[in-house]
Amino acid sequence: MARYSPKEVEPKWRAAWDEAGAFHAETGSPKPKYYVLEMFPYPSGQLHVGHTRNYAMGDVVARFKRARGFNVLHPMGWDAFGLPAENAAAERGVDPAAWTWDNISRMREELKRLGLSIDWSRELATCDPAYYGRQQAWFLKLLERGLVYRKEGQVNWDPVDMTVLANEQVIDGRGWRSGAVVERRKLTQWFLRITDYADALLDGLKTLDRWPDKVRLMQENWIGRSQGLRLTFALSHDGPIEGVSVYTTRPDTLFGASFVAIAPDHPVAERLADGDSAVSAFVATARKGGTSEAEIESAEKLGWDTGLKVIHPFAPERLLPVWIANFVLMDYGTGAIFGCPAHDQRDLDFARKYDLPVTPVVLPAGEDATVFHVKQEAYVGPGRIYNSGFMDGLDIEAAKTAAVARAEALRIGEGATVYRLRDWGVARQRGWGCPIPVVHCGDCGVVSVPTDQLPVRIPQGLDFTQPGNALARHPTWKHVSCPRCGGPAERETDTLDTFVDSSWYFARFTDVDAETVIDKDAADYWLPVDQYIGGVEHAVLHLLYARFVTRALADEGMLSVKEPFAGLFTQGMVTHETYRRQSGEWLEPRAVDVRGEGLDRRGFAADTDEPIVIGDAEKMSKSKRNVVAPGDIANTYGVDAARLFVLSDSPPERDVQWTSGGVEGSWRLVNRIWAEFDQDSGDDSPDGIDEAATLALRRHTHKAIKAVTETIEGFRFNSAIARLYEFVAVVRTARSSACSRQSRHEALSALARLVGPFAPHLAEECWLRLGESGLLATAPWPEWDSALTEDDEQVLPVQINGKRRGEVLAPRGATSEEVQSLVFQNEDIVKRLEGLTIRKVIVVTDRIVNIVAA
RNA sequence: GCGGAUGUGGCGGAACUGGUAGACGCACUGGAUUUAGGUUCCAGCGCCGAAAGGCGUGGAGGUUCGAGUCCUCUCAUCCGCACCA
Repeated sequence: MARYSPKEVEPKWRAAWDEAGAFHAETGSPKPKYYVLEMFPYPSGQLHVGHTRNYAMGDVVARFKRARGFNVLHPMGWDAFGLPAENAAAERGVDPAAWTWDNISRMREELKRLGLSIDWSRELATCDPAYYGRQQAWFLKLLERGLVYRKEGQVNWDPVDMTVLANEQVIDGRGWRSGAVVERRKLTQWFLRITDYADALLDGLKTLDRWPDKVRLMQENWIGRSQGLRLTFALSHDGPIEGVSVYTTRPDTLFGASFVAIAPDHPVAERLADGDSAVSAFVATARKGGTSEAEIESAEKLGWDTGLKVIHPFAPERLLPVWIANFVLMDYGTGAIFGCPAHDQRDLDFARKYDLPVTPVVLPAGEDATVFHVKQEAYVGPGRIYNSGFMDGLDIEAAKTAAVARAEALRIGEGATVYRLRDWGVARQRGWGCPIPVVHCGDCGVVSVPTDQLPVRIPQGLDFTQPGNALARHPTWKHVSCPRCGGPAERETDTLDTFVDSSWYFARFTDVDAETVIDKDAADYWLPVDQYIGGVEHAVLHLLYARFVTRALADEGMLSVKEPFAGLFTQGMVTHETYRRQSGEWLEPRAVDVRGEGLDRRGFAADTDEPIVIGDAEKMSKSKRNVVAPGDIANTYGVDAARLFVLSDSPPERDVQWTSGGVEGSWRLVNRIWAEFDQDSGDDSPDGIDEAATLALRRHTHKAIKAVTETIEGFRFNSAIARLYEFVAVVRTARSSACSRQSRHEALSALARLVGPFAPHLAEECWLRLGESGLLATAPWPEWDSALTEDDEQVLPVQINGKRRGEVLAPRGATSEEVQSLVFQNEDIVKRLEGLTIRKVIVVTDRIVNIVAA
């Protein structure tokens, strides 16, 4: 018996699949379609184990569905624009395009080595003019429809990457890539009107029943729809302004108002600051923060009394002061609020600091209106409205309705829906990206590049050695004549956010060679993606943008689906322990020798034998050197063992910790499986067939088929692999009994096919050894016979007062009476019951018996 | 602060609608083969206990014949949002 040799076996089968075109997806096939997609990678040039896990999951699904008779589309592409290429260009003087394409070809080879069942004829790269040119085409369509606009506004500026970021890309006040503290700047920017789709995107979430609740919730919160009242407070006397418009979700507390506050960026504040150095000094202080860490931590409320007074809309005799306050945000609602300190904690903090009145208007049940007070904690619970004129006695909801109605009747406000979601700023000041295909003309303004002149290509020879936008610095590229008037004009030098590139690639995959942006027939056939797989880190960013663009393109008539991804699965990361010398230097796993277990587990440097600090398992990263290269693993154990391991140790949605022991376990499984095939299956025993053993083997086979099928369908790959371990053990044991030749063949044939999605090369080799014709990759999935998945007899545990005290062997489906008679014939149990009075006997068919006795 | 998730052996984790807790893997222990083995095979492995038995799914209550699973409270960890009016 030869040891299984992945080095020889694996390449052989990859070539065979290629040659047979086994993974070619035929658009329009009458078979039911199934589109499985993993989030496409950035071509960094190096595959890591995280990729291996992500793509192995998709491949399990793809291979399984193919075997189940589906016409499967499983494509691969490259999210190829982005800063790393510019950084490489700056550091090494290479051309970003050359660098990127080079990485792509390297990574393609590494990915192919994983044995993924991908239709490589559909490969695409976002940096290919054939792709981004079509992106420019639909961008212009959206521009025509008013979904793209330019606006001067406050933007998030990443001082390290020297570019603008969308709100979604600012995390804890820092750039999502660079980690640098983001600054606020005023710039003219390109926006996509995603807010037009806020309701649609929110409502659409309800239809995504195969998405994780967590992701839907995150998107829901991100969109942040709220219902309230927009209301204008009129100025009490003539002044520099007419009034202040505020937004509130608590119009029921209007009678508790004791001040109006506006944001430091509010036009009124800016007007007042203009020419008043004291005001402008305050505005500058208040505005400073919002992003810096210190500012976020100290939530100190700052205010400035403008001296202006506004009239309470429902009680004109009352005047409220207008303050400028740092806790009011310009970009939410109207940038102004009314303060009701009794029922809002922030307003209360502010009121206490500046000694403003606190008037409760919501009375909690059981409190006495004459003594109820709000001290340091605002009351935000339910209750009855009081101190509130026409709203007195109403509950909160009724009062809200009444307040809105009154405001509308007085023509000073109206019910309003407000969103947290802002429009998507898509322009980036970068050279290595999809150019925004417009021209600025002094006479005609912004002019679209005519369709027949697309794609607007990135020019050769950009200079990336200086920070900032290389495209803008190019000596000639931007100088063109206006497509409309022919006069001198300049190209737009901003490029599109790379999230635009990834917001429609799944549609392009349905026909990568389409002359149009998207081939409608192909898209209608394949979309939506049935199963999308990727990291949770894209829960809001990519997944929200892709949903938006899909709807926008659908409204443009390019697509029929409204939601791109019918099923979503968010997989966990691959982590590894971290190792550090006493000096603080990080060590690679291979440079560390780990001994002992539990609390005595210690690490030593392989070179000096000095003690090493073993840190927690963390996401693999270059900086901590806790990285294991998939290539190295494949060289040692083969890719099948690596695929098995990344899926076996943890449920797919959770992180998995890479351990060398773990892969070795998978490698043992590979060999154990092979050992079952690598021998003469032989003839039936001359002494006759053991019918009982044969039946037992067949039952195990059918149970295994059922269990593996159901666990794959439920995305419980770790459990599926556990069932494989068990089944191999059964098959091995059966070798020593006289099972029929036929039953052995049935078992092995099933085993090979069940292994197929996880360890496809091994499975093919087994299939060949079994003498089956054709590729296992295109063979049908085994079926199970439900008559064989359940035993005729089973052991029923017998409990006395809920504690297990024995067991009986009962036929399947035995009635309560039958089971009870067996139980009371059982000596052990009878002995246990001596001296006790039986109160009740519960028999759960085929499950358990519980005797209640005292 | 708001919202959400998760707590099970030395470790990763199983357990479908409440029904034998700890499948499967790792680590470990003993044995066999080989003895160059860090190979392979067999067995053991939640805790206490010699055993009988008892105790065990973060903690405290509760519902139930029966709870890892359901309910209430609580603690811890992780994630998302964060002065959102």
